[in-house]
Amino acid sequence: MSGPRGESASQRRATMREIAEEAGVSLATVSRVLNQPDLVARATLEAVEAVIKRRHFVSHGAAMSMVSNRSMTIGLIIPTITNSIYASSTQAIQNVAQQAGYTVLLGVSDFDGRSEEKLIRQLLGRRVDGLILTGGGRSADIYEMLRHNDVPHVLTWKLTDEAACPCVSFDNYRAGEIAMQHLLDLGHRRIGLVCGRSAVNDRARERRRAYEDALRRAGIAFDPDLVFERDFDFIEGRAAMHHMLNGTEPPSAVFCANDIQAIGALTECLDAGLRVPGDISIIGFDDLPVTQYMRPQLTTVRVPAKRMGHLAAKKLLEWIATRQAPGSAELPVELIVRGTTGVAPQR
Amino acid sequence: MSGPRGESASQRRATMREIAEEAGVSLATVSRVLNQPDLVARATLEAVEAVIKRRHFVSHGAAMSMVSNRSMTIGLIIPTITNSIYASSTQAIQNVAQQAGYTVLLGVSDFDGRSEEKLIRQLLGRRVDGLILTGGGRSADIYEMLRHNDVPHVLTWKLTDEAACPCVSFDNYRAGEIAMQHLLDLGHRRIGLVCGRSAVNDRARERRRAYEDALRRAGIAFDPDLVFERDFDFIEGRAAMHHMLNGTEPPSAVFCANDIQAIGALTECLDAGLRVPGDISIIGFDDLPVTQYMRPQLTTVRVPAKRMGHLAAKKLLEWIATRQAPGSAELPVELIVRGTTGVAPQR
DNA sequence: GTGCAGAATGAAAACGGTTTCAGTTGCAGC
DNA sequence: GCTGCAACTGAAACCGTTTTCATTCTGCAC
Repeated sequence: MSGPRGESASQRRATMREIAEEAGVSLATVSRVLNQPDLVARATLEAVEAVIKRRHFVSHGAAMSMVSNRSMTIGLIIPTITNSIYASSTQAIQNVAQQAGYTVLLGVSDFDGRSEEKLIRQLLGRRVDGLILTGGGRSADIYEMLRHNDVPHVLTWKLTDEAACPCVSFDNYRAGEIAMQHLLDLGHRRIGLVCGRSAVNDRARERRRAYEDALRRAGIAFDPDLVFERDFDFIEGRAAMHHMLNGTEPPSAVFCANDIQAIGALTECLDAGLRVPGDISIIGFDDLPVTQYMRPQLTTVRVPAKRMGHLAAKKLLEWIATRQAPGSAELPVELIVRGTTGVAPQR
Repeated sequence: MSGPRGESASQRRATMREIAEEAGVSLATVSRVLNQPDLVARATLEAVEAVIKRRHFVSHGAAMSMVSNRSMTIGLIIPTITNSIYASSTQAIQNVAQQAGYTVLLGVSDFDGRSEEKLIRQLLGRRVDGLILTGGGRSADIYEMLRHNDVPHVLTWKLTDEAACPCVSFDNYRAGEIAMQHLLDLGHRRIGLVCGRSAVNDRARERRRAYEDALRRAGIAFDPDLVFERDFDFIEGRAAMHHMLNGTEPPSAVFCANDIQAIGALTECLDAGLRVPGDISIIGFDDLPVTQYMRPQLTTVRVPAKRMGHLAAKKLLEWIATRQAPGSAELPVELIVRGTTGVAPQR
């Protein structure tokens, strides 16, 4: 239908020059109609606009960004969209960007460093005006490349000095501490950990560190049999809990460093006939909406994903506008005590 | 630090011309090094590559796309990311695109037609090589604009003739029928409906139509008191169910046209002390992962979100490559019977 | 020594806009 | 009638690549 048949030229994608000719004006005038209509005489304006409308003209972003040296796009790289916690921050970023006339270029790294680097390179090639990255743990080369290319960039989900760039995040370590403190306060001494793979995910690493330090401070020996690094999956959390329950000395509480795994763990306990929190306590991390759908509802640490995305985008746009890197921001987390944590059972 | 201080020119974002000068070759040679290295003498190649590396040169996508007339980007417009069902299809689209060297430009319309139109215009301006749209129900103008601008586009989540473009979707009406048939087969005669707002969401509209038609065919009178059009929210599903349960004649089954609302409805029933499915049956729609976390697990209609995204992206790339619009594809849905539907109770 | 193929390279013309700078009007004021 | 100014418009340079076409250089066959 719309193939490259010999449709009359006036039917194909129009260029500004064509609009100009058709309206009997110069290129410059068309540009002014688009960008500074006040400078154009009423009659000319209307004539040109009519042609623009008739030809469904849309001006060429690439050409514009060549001359203006701004692409009006920002890049966003996240590890995955399907974990709804990243969806939250992404949506917030998207909103802010859209509001300001920026379009978001989305990259999904799938927790793979190589893939992320490739994406960053690709986005630099698209000449994004700025970049929002998720988490830390990348090589110095990357930051150097960003600096050399003079691309404003903001880190989310991680507070770090590894890059000399603004971070917008909560403190993963502190958040882990809060979760652990809650369990310790309830008298738990044998506590398991389920978290992401610390080798590829530095948020998981920090939360694990908080777990280990909390145990140490409480004078509790670290038991590797109670630690499970798994993918962010319901089924993985469930399997981890299964292992623990069938171990020689099951825990009385488990810290799951994300809600999905926590729900898997919770489900396993319930299906195994355990009372939660009577027999075993579980605390999650993120505060996904789904935590409230469960029975009992999941105790968790609320992460300010939306606020984080919002603020990160704001800071990025500020940097772009002022050409002055803004400072970092630490957002608070909040312990949300619901129904899956309780006093440690008497042995 | 990296502000506009008088850093030596060799420290700032490099252009190809600069690379050429610094390596003592011409612009054309640098371009060849990048794109057709076989045509360049070994020594030259290495010299140029060294400079490229040292200067962290990344070539300017906008300039490239100007001359090649392809941006290597595709646009994707979805109503929301936070509903994980759209996250699924988005992730699949993203994967396919990334694989093929395309970057995804993301637009979120928030179920708002105006906003969507603005986004489409914006994406056309960015000269996306193709566009993936969600659902139907937009004005003919938009399709005309797309045709005029000669931009390949694929529709997802909806089978329709409204646009003369390929659709990749399941049949929302048919899927609604399947859900209703399941309830009718179980002997339910008083059936409620909770769905999205049909005024702004034509998927919701079709599912509602399926509901009404199924009732009609079964000889059951339509009762507007049993129909609730609400936002896609746990709390909305819950509120709707609350209304129904406190109505004069509560239903024995409810068709929720999405899982989130279904889970809200389910929660309300359980909290009200009803047995599910003993006292009331609930069927959802989408088959989100979360449906399996619930107790009882949610009966639902499984939607092929991932496959849909994958196939839509494939078809779009095919269209872009061959300049020949591919055909539509209808994907099957599947009834997933779990624990929230059962035989209608004796009155 | 000459001719010639082939490899390597460079000069310059696009691509589609924005912007600067220089006209060209029309008209008020003298 | 002339000047000056404001309002409007146009010509041309420029942004950073790719690509075509021409040129230079080498080595080899005759």
